Amino acid sequence: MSIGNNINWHEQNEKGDGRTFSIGQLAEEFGVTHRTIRFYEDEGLIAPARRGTTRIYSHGDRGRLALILRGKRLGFSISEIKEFLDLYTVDANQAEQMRYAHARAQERLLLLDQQMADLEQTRTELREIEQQIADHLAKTSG
Amino acid sequence: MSIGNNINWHEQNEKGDGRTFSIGQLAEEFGVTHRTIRFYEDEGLIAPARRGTTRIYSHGDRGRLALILRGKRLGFSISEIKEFLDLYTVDANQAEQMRYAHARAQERLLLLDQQMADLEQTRTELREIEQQIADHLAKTSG
DNA sequence: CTCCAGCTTTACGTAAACGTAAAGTATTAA
DNA sequence: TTAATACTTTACGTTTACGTAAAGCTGGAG
Repeated sequence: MSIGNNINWHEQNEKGDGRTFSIGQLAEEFGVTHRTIRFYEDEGLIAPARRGTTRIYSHGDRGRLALILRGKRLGFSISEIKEFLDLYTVDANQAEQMRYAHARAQERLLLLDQQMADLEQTRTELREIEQQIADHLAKTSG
Repeated sequence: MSIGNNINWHEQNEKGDGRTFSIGQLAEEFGVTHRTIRFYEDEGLIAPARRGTTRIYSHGDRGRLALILRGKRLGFSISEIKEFLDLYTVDANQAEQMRYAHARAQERLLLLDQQMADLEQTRTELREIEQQIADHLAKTSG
């Protein structure tokens, strides 16, 4: 009972049935700090369950965190990401709310198209620059 | 000589041959403040000529500002944009510098591809959400 | 029982990207 | 000459997104 078979609470949680995660597990998996994840909770972006005071993250929470971090990579602010996440969780409320959500979603799509165009142009230009550098290197050293 | 034909210095600059711009003109055109443009100058992103103390922006300067703002829309930091701009202005220096620039350009391209993938997935998901909302609205009110 | 690992809250600190107010200069209109 | 407009520098203020102690709780190992 005490030779290698015993695992502490955290490890148990880590192995277990794999339905929940600790803050440390998510922090390591996504390459952020505990502080960052708690900050997102303070800002209302995520709301994990608790066992006593300890935060317990579900697979859904993990998915939300992934969405938050993707939003960050795209340059969105916390409040923008919050709005965005709200779009993901529109559960058949009032029609009025849905119309609002629909309008916001369309706005977001327009912004994404703009960002997409920016990105494509940036990439094209960078490819050209890269090509020029490669040409120059070939010419100089060849 | 003073009835409608006279134009002040700024207007002259505005009409003129169109080769230069004032800070105000660029600020209005791009929807940013003077402060913002001066801040970019402080950070070494742009370096307009001077007539006395007044900043005179060339078409090249205007292009740089456009690139800076596009970088901002893509979520890049000032220092990242500075690196990026440096890639645009690689004038046949040493081969060593060019090899470095080439490596950095390739890193940047990888990041852009990542961002592109993020954007595409985001847009796809948002389109699905939008469709669901539209369906629900049609079903409810139809 | 002691210790450690991992969690918790509270709270002040900080870097980035400007905002904003103050006070002065330069050009043109009236 | 006075006023208006657009520019300038200097410098402190603000928001965002966390970083970083400090101090304490908790469950299992030794």
